[in-house]
Amino acid sequence: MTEDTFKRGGSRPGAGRKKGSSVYGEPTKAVRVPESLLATVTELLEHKKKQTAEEIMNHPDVFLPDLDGPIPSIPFYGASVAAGFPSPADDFIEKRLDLNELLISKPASTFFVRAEGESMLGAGIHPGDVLVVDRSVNANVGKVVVCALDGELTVKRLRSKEGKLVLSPENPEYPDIPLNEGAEMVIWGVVTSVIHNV
Amino acid sequence: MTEDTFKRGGSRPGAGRKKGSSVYGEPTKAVRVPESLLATVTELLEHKKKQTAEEIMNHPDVFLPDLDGPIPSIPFYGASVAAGFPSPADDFIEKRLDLNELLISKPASTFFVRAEGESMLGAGIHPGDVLVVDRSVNANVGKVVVCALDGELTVKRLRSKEGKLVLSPENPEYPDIPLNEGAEMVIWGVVTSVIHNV
DNA sequence: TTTTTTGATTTATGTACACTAATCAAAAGT
DNA sequence: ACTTTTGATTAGTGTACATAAATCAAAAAA
Repeated sequence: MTEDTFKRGGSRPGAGRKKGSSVYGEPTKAVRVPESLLATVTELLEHKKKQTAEEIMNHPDVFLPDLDGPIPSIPFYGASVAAGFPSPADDFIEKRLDLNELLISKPASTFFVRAEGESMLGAGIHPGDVLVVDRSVNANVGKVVVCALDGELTVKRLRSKEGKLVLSPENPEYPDIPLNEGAEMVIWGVVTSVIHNV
Repeated sequence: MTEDTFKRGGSRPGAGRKKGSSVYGEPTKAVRVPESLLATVTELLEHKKKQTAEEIMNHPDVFLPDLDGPIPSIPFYGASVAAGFPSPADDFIEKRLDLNELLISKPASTFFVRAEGESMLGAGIHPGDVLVVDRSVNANVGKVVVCALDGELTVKRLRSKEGKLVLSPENPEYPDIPLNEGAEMVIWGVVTSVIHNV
């Protein structure tokens, strides 16, 4: 072997550690973080690592899409609020959450109602809340329904007591409303979500 | 003047830049952050800076104007409207509400958190609910805030008790959390809406 | 042949360090 | 006496760099 054929010197394209082989699968940058935010940022990074790992596991052959697009992203922290971040199931998702998409599965049959009164506090429905109502969902027993009772809109839970259907408030201070034969009762739809302004 | 009395050499306690004179008022640490999280982390840092500045400027008694504006007129059915009980179908099809618009006034400073635990039932926050959080809203006393306390995310109402700030749960079964000097508390934002699945 | 070892090369990563900012007090200036 | 300048000292901050990790292919070993 001569010096001429010795192939080790100089540049050798293709060799070396691959780009994107970091734990995050992308370049990093050194940032100074105050100590009080260190835990928070670290958790964020840990979750990103896990997320990256899962993405690689789930799609070994697929290239990651270029996320540097113009799509405005609203961070969604699915972590447990009471206990911190550690739950692995609730991962930090970094994508746009479309509230319309989240709350309205069937636009054609969905409408909104503003709630009044305190009869449904137990179901998390406070006065002034906006209710998302789906007319296409079957109003079975147990569902929270919006119904017009003798011309008045009410929100109650549909229950069966002693073999009879009743509109049951979720507040002990309010009485059940029996559904008599004669009463004009029309169920408008089933409440699927409640939007509560703090 | 002799060499003996020359006072400039050697250690001189008390001289020099003060500890805690950083923008954050506390020591920092260099951390590597992946590019995709850079914006998020930077925002967090900017917010921390502002928070620090405000803490210095503001007295604990100062209340900033309540920015909770009224919800823009929404073509909903209120209970009173329902008395007329018209043909439901026509009216609300044309008036569709954009929930994103309704709930997100500032997309850049908004994020979501899924709530856990029952410490905030009184504020209408149930476990599993999605919280809409605005970072740009001032975290005044009385607001429901999402904050990282010693690295743990929590949702509590900010109250002033006996002149001291406390994180107050909205559930008598849970104790107040005093904000000690040593505690690492970072307010992530103010909860503006709660989305509750029935 | 196939496998293992080894040197070279390239990227990733934590942090040491050079530089900046802030502060104090002596010295000089007024 | 009072103010300004200046050198020394201490803490803050961005990033350059030394080291580590990953990868390839030649060379050696099996």
